[in-house]
Amino acid sequence: MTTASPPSPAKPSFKVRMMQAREDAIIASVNRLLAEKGFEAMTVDEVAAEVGIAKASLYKHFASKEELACAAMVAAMRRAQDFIAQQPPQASPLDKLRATTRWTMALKLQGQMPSLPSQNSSLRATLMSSREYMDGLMEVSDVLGGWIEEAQARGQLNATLAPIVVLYTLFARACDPVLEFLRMGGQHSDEQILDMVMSTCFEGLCAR
Amino acid sequence: MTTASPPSPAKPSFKVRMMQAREDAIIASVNRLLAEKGFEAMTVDEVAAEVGIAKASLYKHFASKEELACAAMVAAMRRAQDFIAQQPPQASPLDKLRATTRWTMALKLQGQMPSLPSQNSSLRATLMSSREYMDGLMEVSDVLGGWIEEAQARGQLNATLAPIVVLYTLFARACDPVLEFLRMGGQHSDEQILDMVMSTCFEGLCAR
DNA sequence: GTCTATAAATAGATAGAC
DNA sequence: GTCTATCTATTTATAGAC
Repeated sequence: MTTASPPSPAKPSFKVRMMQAREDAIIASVNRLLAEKGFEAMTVDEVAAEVGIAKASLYKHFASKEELACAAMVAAMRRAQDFIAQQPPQASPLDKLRATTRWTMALKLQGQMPSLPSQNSSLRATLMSSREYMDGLMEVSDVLGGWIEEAQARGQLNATLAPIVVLYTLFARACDPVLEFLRMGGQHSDEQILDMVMSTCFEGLCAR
Repeated sequence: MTTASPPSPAKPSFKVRMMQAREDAIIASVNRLLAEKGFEAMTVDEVAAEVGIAKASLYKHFASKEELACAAMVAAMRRAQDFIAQQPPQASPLDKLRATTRWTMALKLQGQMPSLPSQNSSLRATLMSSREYMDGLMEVSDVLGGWIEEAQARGQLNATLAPIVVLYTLFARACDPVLEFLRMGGQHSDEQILDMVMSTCFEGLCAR
């Protein structure tokens, strides 16, 4: 790495910033397509067309379709980490869990939540071998897991449930088909839909 | 339809029964593959290989990959209708809803619940234009919807929830990723998993 | 209806000029 | 890095003999 450029925290060159911006545009498109139709149904041609560049150019940025999707998943994970980190420390753990869950569902409703690959998708292996993705997933799990145990200790969450079950249940809200079903019905606003699904998730279906 | 065969409720000929048995085998394979990897990732070659017949023979039974998958979905819907019809009339509506929900989740855990296609899959259009599928879906919705309203009237289900939200929430249990996540963990038996997810679904995550 | 062989279309990925 | 053009493999679907 011996170049003529100035030492470490240097302003990125115009060229580098252009490339970064293009990669961001690519990832945004991939993110949207992943949310709309899933990894298998998404084609690299579509991505290239939507971004407005040649397919061969895409492959200069990402080595494969799996890497492409993985980059989008990593970016999504980072957004989740950012949101979680911004939660006010004085808020109750349950409030933080509720806010995070609602945020993921809002993303899903807006068609911006990339859907997880099914069991034996080729993407699964790539994700699991991605340091960035797995690290992000683990940090998110750790933080949410901590909030869950705290909320159980305070009697806010059902303490008879294994924390892992609560964690998975909240994760699953990010791909809950109920959201799109209700939106297709056209009877409710997005906010109403979020309120209703939040209620079924935390309060349950049975009367209280 | 003027043939030499005896009038209406006649015993199907050997040939007809053979063909029916083969179609059943095909549908069973499709059902399994649909559950395992979804419509997009499933290939017709796989189906033919698993059934043990030539691909061309498959196309004598079903006109397209979509028709193939649709037939499996219709069969699955029929099984659901059968299960629902067998519920004891004296049981409470909530018990019938719980039994049906648990049954669908057990199927999912066993890898026998074909996963719904994503929004703009080519399968979606075929399903929506299938009289048999839509009729089945409507009947199931009507019966469950009736149970839901009854359970709300009796104070067993939260009456402030729109019945359609409850219905969709129960439907969504058939493709709940929490089931496979927990199974992958290997910490719980299938029965325990069903108990836990049933609890989060009906009782919610918050303490009672 | 079942098979082998093949068509026709599409997808992921790459070559090579600029 | 971006492009056009192309390769290779896969996939849906069909032809035609039996």
